[in-house]
Amino acid sequence: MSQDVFKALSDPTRREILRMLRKRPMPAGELSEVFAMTKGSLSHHFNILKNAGLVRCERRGQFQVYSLNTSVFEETLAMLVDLFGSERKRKRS
Amino acid sequence: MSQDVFKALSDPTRREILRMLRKRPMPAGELSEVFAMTKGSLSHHFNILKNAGLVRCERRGQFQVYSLNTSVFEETLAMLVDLFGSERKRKRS
DNA sequence: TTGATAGTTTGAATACTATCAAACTATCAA
DNA sequence: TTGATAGTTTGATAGTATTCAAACTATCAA
Repeated sequence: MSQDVFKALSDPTRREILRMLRKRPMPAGELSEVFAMTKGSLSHHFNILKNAGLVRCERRGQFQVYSLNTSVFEETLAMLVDLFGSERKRKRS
Repeated sequence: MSQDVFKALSDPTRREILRMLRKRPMPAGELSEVFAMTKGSLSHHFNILKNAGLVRCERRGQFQVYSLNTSVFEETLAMLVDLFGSERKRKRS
């Protein structure tokens, strides 16, 4: 539920969704206007992003408004750093 | 060839390979010892990491020695930052 | 209520990925 | 050469992802 972040980021559509949400929270419909894809397919992507903790979703009347969950951003950064070990704790042989 | 980084990072085996290479460059065989997987399967993962630019590979005698390509690390960080827009250039409406 | 709008969920088709076993290539050592 | 070791590539299979169309749920407005 939290380690699937890279999986969630591995799809171009989902990355573009994040880039759009970067500007401001948006309802599902507005997001789906810019993708050549059915609303059902987009909803599927929203779910994956939500399960990865990358976005949150809040109902406002008829609208489901999606927004970035920036706190997970830091965790994702930390995971990347862990993969590459950028803190240089390399012991010289 | 360079945007497939997230795809490459989306697999747990490949992330573990990166974590191991973090310590030091290693030949394919040594890496494949710690995975419950054939050498062929590992080789497949090496290819994906190589195509994403995350690792490099150099022959030393009979050995193919893999190592981290840390320069791509920075690019990957930049891509993450791009996705989340952490530079706060948010214009207050 | 009913109808319209906004979105999700389901079921099926298609495409992609991970894996294995087996065949293959490359280097070294005799 | 030949044999042994190290690794890659290939072909097949099983599992996973993406997508669509269609059915469904929820809210609003009359």
